Parts: sequence; C-alpha cells; structure tokens
Amino acid sequence: MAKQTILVVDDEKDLLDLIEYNLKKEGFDVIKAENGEEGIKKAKEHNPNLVLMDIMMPKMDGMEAVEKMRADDELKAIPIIFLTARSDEKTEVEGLDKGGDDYITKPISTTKLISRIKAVMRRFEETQEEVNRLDVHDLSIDKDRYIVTKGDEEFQLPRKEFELLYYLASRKGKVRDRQTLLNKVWGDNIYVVDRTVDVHVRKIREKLGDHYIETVKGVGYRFKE
Amino acid sequence: MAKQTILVVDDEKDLLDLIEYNLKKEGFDVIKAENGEEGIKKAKEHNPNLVLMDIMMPKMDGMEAVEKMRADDELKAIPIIFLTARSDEKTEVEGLDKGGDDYITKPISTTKLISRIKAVMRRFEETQEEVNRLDVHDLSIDKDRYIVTKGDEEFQLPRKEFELLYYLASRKGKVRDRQTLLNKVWGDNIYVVDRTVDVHVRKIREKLGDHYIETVKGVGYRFKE
DNA sequence: AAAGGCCGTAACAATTTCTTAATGCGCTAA
DNA sequence: TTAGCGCATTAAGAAATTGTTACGGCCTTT
Repeated sequence: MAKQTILVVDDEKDLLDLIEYNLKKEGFDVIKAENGEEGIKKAKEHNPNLVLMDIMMPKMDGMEAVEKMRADDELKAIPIIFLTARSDEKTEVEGLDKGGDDYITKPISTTKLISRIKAVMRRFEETQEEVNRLDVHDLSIDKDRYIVTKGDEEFQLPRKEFELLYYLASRKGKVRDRQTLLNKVWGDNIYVVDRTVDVHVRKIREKLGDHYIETVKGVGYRFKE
Repeated sequence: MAKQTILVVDDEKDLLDLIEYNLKKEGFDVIKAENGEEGIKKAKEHNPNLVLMDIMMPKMDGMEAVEKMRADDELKAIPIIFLTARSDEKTEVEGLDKGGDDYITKPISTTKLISRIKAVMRRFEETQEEVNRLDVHDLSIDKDRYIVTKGDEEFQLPRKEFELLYYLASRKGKVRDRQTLLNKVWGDNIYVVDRTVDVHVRKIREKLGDHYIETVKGVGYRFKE
C-alpha cells in the first residue's frame, strides 16, 4: 500500500513540527498548514487520507474549515480528527456534530495520537470498501444488480428485501434488533412500525427459504453463521 | 441495550447527589464513592462503563486512584473523566498523562457534562473491538450472536437466561442477591417475584451443567471463580 | 387510465418464553 | 429428632413475541 498522507492544521509551529516528526517516524507523509484557509487549499492540492485539525486558529478556525470541507464534494469524504486545547471551553463537544470523526484533547501522548489516527483510518477503510458481491452459504448477493443467486436460480428481490438481506448477510452471525435494522436499512429518521421488519423477513424467507435468517426471540434477527 | 453504569467519585456529597440525580434522569445507573479508595473498590465490584473522578479528595486523591486503576488488569480499560474545581493547567497535563480520557472543570452545566460523557463513551465504543464475547472456563458467551458455546456445542438460550448468565459471568466470583439481579437483568421498575431468578438459574444449569452458577445460601448467586 | 409490484400496517394465529405457585429436599439450630 | 428456613424442581397458564395473511395506498409501467 502507498504511503498514507496526513494533513495537520495548527497555528502553533512547534506543535506542528513535533507532530510531523512523530507521524513521519510512523511512516506517514505529512502536509502542514497553519490556518483553516491554508488547510483547505492544501487539502485540495494533496488529497490527504486524513486531516488533523486544530480548532482555535487565526483567519479561519477549525470548526469553520471542517464545515467548508464537509460541504465540498471533493473533500467531504476525508476523515477528520479535531485537536482541542482544554482551554477552549465552549466548542469542545460540538466538533463531532459538525462532522469530525474523532476529537482529541491536547496535550496527548504520541502513541495515543497515533493509535487514534489508525483507528479512524481503519474505520474509514471499512466503510469505504465497496464489496459488491457477498457469497454466503449457497447464496450470492450481488449489490450491483440487486440480484440474489442460489445455485442456478436467480431471484430479483425488491429493494427493501434485498437491502435487509444484504445488511444481515454482511454481518453474518450478529444479532440486530428491529430498530437497528430500521435505522440501517430504512434510514435514521424514517418512522415506520418496527414490525415492518418481520414482514420483510417473512418475504425473504418465502423466496429463498427459511434457514438463512434466524429469529432470536426478544432480541432481533441474524443471518445464519 | 442494557443500562450504562457510571461510577462517580467525589468527596462533596451534595455534588455527588446532584450528579446522580441528573445522570439517572438520563437513564444511567449510578454508583457513588467518596474517595479514591472506595472508588476502586466499587469499580471492581460494579464494573462501570465510565468513571467520573474528582481530583482533590481525602484518603486517596483522584490522580492516585487513576494510576492504580490503569495498573489493574480488571480496571484498565474503563474510560475515566476527571473532575476538578479549578482550571489548572498543571494538573490537567498530569491528569491526561496518568490516563484520563477527558477533563472537566467544575462547575459545569448538566447538559455539557452529559454530552461529554456520551462523547467519551462513543469514542470508546468505536475503539473497542470484540468486547462482546466473554470466555469463562470452557464457556464462550457471545453477546453479539446471543449464543453460548461449550466445546463444540452451541446453545441458544432464551433472552432472560442468556442475559442472566452474561451478567453473572461478567462479574465472575461476585455474589449478587436476587433483587440486584432483577434490577440489572430485568430492569429497575419491573416487579416480579424474586424466586423467578431461581427458576432461570435452574434452566441455565439444566442446559449447561450445574457447576457454573453457584448458590450462596441466604445471599444469592455467583458465577464460579 | 389500468395493471401490477412494492411497501407499510393491522389483525389474529401460532409459538416461545416467563412467571407463579405448589411441592419436596436438605441443612441447621434447638 | 424435629421444626423451620431456604433452595430446587416441576408444571401450568399468563404474557410476550413472532409468523402469517390480507388489504389499501402509492408509484411505475404500459
């Protein structure tokens, strides 16, 4: 894998150098910027894998910069970690709401910083990864075509049924309660009765067979291990 | 999801009660302790999801308590938020070095306190991997899958039995009386006869064997050490 | 505009799980 | 030894949860 690039945005030059030194030692490429404006410019220029963003800065503060980044198609997918000095009493927790993926309180040990960076990257890669075909048991679930194949039979499931099946199958063995399934498959702010899930499960079973989706009474459903 | 438990350690009783009141209103279970020593004892006893730790306290101060916790295998993974009366740059640095996960200056508004707690918990959950499986003796109790494995046998226990077993196993060796078990597994405001616990214990023993859950006459039950 | 598929909801049946209460057993103290 | 207490065990019915079906609204296609 190519070297990962990290953009560090902070107005304290000493800290910037310290972080650069430590990240380079870990094998990252490092780009530096001293305020939000410069940060955005360099982000567009270098397309980094992750941004470390201080909140208190001159010209354009970190919060504002992140808002701008999240609104920019080119930059919106880049994971961001906020750095906050504990003296910023006001903005601390809002960072995550604005679109940060983690926030770190300065001062922080180098090892901790690095493990956080890796954790965020790992999380990101997992969600980024586009696995378009799932093969489980004797099923092949093709997300590009919304088609499920079982042996030489092909099933064209309706969208909700397909997505429900795909979600469960991609987390084989793990139980999910109805509310979680609704949030993940239907969407976070969709209001439907949770028994709707049952009906869709029923329809999937009707078409593919009873033994793929298991019921865990009182808890939810899971795809057979 | 089961209730999250928070241990609050502070020598000011009034503040302790205030925090308890507010956290309970938010749906947390709250355990209280008035000094570091008692805090560590209660942490071991109740295995909380997070600790709010005052720094200035008699007997054993918060800093020392946290050092002890971080050195203890049983407690090292619990996230800790420091509380202190005054913003003091020096203690702050020290606190984070010693292993605190966040740092809050009193006084603080309730909403702020709660959002910080949730932020730290969220961060923690995301960093944690595979903490939902308990391996005790020859049993593997997998909460993601709601399955108990013994050797190569799999048992699908009903929900209450599973959760009771999980609760006891996660506090291996600690005795719990029936009322506590009802509160923790059934829920705080569920009223059922406490002998109900006996029946569930009986069913677990029937399926997995007699020797995992031990009876302590006149007190309650415990998972074998 | 009609037909057909998809989706969400409600109703009721089927099933599993939970709770209770009754009974028996074993230990301990008088 | 016996009474008393606490726990184990069992079975039955109550409660909770899920399965199944049917229907109406909506959208898309024809």
